[in-house]
Amino acid sequence: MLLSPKLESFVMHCGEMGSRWGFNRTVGQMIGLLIVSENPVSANELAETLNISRGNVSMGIKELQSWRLIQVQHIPGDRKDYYSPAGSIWDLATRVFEERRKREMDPTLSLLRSSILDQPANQQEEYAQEKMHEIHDLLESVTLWASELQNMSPEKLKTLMKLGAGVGKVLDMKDKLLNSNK
Amino acid sequence: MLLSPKLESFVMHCGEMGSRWGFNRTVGQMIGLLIVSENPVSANELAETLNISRGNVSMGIKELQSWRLIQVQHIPGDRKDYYSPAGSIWDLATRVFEERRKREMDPTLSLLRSSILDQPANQQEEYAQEKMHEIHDLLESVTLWASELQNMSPEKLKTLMKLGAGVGKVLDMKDKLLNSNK
DNA sequence: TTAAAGTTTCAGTAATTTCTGAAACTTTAA
DNA sequence: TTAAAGTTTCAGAAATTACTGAAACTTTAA
Repeated sequence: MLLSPKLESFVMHCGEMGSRWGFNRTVGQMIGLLIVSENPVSANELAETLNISRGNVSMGIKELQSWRLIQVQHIPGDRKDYYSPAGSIWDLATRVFEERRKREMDPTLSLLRSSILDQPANQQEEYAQEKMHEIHDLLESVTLWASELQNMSPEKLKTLMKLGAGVGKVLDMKDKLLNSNK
Repeated sequence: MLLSPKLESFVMHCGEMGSRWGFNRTVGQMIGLLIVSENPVSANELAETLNISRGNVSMGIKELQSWRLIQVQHIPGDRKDYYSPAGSIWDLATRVFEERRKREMDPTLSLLRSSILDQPANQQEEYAQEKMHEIHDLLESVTLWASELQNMSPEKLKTLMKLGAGVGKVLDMKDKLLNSNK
């Protein structure tokens, strides 16, 4: 598959950003390419287009599947696997967000949970324990919030985002209403 | 500085998670240690406690300063620099969040902005351009939303988080009010 | 002004992560 | 059942990133 310069620069950019987004260079390029491709792409095409080894593509596919970012498709009379993004851009963003939350917060949350269980043994631990508690509570709130947002309909979420800082005002409104009911 | 086993395991955990959070192992350990330390810590103490070289500590301090996660303190009659976290846990989390948003989204946003300016040159680019537009709009909304949330008082933000999926209901309420004003 | 204490820098080394290419394995059409 | 086409795996090579230790530099108390 031949890419126009503009597409190529987008795909390469995805490669460079890859590690910041949580994967490696070639995995970044792969998802970038799949997103801008109108038709599903086979593993061989990925390798040829990106100039990377077939083995590497295979690893990358596994990785993207573990992130739930791609889906396999079959073309009748063709036994190759063809890949395409698993859903809309919004869906992909949601998945990356969720998956990263799991990888970046859950392990710490569980360490802190068990660490907080027992009593601090001395002055040093007392202070530390306090801080750990704060981190724990923060992570827990964020986790809870994230999961609740995930369960909202995308439509509502988009409304909420558009509202921006306006939520502040809505919150005030709510308070007023509740108070006037007293 | 001698750490109790519990503190040590927390600090080492921060090291392991470091790369997921956006820095490297030793930088992770350093901020972990600073957070659980009641008193400011000197560069030498960091090196000794973590068993890493003095040079490495120096690099790490620079890195943490670029994230605005630590502050320097001086003790009268002592010319060493002492370091401590720059603010509460909440402040630190906010900074990491903001800094990562910058590093992970801004470069892509600016690439997409310029890429979208000119007309698609062919069928392939037409489809790709559409997708890039979707990504652009998503990133832009998130960026805007994030900056607005940052400007809300921490108190309000915490309320919002506690509200969780409840925001959905508040949004509905708002709609009803607006409609009844028509 | 000096020298001791403290700090920074950086070239080279070590550790880790990513990638290749070839071999093993699987599938299916004939 | 065979062999050609397609796919996966994995040991080692390459590239990247992190770290050390020593030397250069800076500060300040005497």
